[in-house]
Amino acid sequence: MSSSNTISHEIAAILRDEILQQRYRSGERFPSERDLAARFDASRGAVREALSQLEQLGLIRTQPGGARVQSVKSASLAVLGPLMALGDYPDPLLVDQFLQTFSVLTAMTAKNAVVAASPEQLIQLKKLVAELAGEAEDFEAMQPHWRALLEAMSTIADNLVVRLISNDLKAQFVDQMIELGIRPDLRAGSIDKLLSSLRVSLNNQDGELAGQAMQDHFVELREAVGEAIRFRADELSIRAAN
Amino acid sequence: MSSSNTISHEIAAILRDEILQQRYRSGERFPSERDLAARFDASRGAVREALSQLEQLGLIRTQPGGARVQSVKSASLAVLGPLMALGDYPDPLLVDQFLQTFSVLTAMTAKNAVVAASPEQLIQLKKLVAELAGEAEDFEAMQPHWRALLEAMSTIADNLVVRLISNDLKAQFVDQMIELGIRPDLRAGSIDKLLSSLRVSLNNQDGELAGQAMQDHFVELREAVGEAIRFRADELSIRAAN
DNA sequence: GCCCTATATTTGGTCGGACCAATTTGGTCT
DNA sequence: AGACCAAATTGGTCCGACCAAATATAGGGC
Repeated sequence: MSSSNTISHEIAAILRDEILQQRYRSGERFPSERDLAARFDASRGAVREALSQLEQLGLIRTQPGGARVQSVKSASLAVLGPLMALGDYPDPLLVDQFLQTFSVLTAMTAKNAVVAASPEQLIQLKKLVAELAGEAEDFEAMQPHWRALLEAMSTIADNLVVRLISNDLKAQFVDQMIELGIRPDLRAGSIDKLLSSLRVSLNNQDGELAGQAMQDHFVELREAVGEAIRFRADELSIRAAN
Repeated sequence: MSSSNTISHEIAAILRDEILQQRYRSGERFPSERDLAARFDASRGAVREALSQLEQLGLIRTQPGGARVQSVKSASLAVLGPLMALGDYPDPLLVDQFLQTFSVLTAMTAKNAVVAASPEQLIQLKKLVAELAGEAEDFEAMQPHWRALLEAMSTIADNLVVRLISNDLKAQFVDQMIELGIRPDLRAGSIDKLLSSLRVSLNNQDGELAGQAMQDHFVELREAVGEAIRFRADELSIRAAN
């Protein structure tokens, strides 16, 4: 039995989503442990474990007299994944904020990796860029290669802080988009431009160029993803009207 | 009784630090709940709650047969604060990584804030910059003003993702440095240069300039902090030798 | 000695009940 | 309306019990 199937995890996930959907006002007292145990037909021990998890996420603060709901704004980054997974499609503004933030971190990582790479690592990166180029026509098929390239850069740059951030950013974000039927339509040549710049940056070990190429790519990706979400939202509301 | 004084929180903090100090190898089985209950002279329920917290941090994975330790590299960003608080002074490399990461996020926030600010908000920011200028001679005294400026920019830029990251980055980092006796010695004129650029950026609503000013400032801050940590480390080892 | 299988033991998951400290609520008085 | 107090509620913790799943051990075969 995987630990994510325990009663306490299920309870925590349900309550987490209720908080993220703002069913409770910030500062409000949360239902009591005894009430939650009755609601979920579980023991108070399981409820307490679930509340421990929510507290670690910064979503509640437990104290005698009753837990209090905290503002989502003061929560841990780990709530971002579930926040974006709410509903049929994610909030476009939140997605854009995610992409913008991810882009500056990715640009920094690319820059540092290109500067720090050994000759062997440069060869490895070039190889990964070439593999990515081989799938550049198909957005979905190129994702594993894109992830491999980012992972290699992250390893070479070796910044633990960015690594920890990425863990919580759920860099499988794109997979989630694809599952939800959101497919960004990048302009022709956009990936080619990125790959071309990356190749030059690797040949010259030019970190600035690598970083700038990443940032430019994400500017386009942000637009494309925003359009795709709006398109998907329209699809879903038309379907709902029928 | 504040919730942070509960037995389960104390147990979780001790175990968290042991994991962060690599007392256990990644993948290794963690001590059993019954053993931990005996070790801490507590009930198994309290231990379970502590383990729930550690799992939420991504430090362990609980499953029947025994919890397994996870690599710190795959943990949640929320472990960064405790990681930097280990020992008499933090790892200089980790601090530098933190500052570098924080600087790109701060630059992005400053840029977005200056671009997005209403006329009233621009006036507010200018006022905060002026207040910061009034304390620029004293690194410690200027921290509340610095924080107020960053907070205002963060509010104006209104990027939830960066907000969540900052929550976990423990932006009280500087306070922690001061407590540990680490005092960065910024070059004369460094703050003046930053403030001057910020004023121009606000007058012209020039986001790029604001972002660049922040980045430049952090380049200097990184150097100064690194020196200060090395100085402090030397102090402590001389003291230990006596 | 190595591998496989069966069994025993250990471990996590959960339950219910008990008790105490801290907080909240409701009633009374001024 | 505000202050105060008692009662009720709530979190914090403990204990013992039981079951499912994983791990360790023993025995047999090659």
